[in-house]
This record gives sequence, structure tokens and C-alpha cells, in this order.
Amino acid sequence: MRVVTAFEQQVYEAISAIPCGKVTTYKYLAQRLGCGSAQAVGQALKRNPHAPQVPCHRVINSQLKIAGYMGQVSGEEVQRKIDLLAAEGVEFDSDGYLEDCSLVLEEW
DNA sequence: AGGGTGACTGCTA
DNA sequence: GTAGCAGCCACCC
Repeated sequence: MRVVTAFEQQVYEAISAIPCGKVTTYKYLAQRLGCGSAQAVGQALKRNPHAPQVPCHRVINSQLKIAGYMGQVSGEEVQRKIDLLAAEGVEFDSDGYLEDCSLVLEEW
């Protein structure tokens, strides 16, 4: 049983609160949590005990690129997430970059 | 108690 | 424009 700290809980809550068809960045998310360190957010998602309940694919980096695993798009698992995002209206490039940067939600 | 890691970011060469 | 280095916070061993 993994101990979900308050910080992680906030991360999951924030991600879960992201409206459909929208995405956000690690930086803004971290800033909203009052940390300013996206690395900490990445840690929380890495330890993500909530699985699909927490759509981590909605979180992208500052370069508007999807963060699948190890910061790079590797594996068809991530590709599936991209497809899922596309179904919500968020289309990504074949390189994993967000096509429409206006879909990035900076406040929610 | 201390050190190392990481799904990141930003600056500099 | 591309590549490499340092800084940052939280979690794990």
C-alpha cells in the first residue's frame, strides 16, 4: 500500500479537475500546488497509484509535448493515451507534440 | 539520518 | 537552431 501524501493528493485532484479536451503543463501544475518544481509533480505522477483515474496524459511539459514515460514518448501505451486525448479533442503530432497550443489550460 | 533518483524547466555554449 | 549543464522539490532506498 503506497502512502499518498497530501502533495500527491493535490496533484491527482488537480489533474482530475482538468476539463475534458484540455491539458496542462507540469510547471503550472507545480506552481498551483505552491512548489514551482515540476519535478515533484512528475514524481507524484510516476508513483501514480490511481491509474487511469488520474489522466496523467493530460499533463504535458512546457514544450507542449506529451510526457509518457521518462519524459519521452516511448511505447505504444503512451500512443494510446495520445489517441484518447485526440478523442477528447486534443490532437497531438506524430512526435508527441500538441498540435493546438490553445488547448493548454493554465487555470482551472 | 543521509544520499540518490526523477513522467521537468530554464539558461548558456 | 541544436546540445549540454545546473537548479529545483518531493519521494525512495
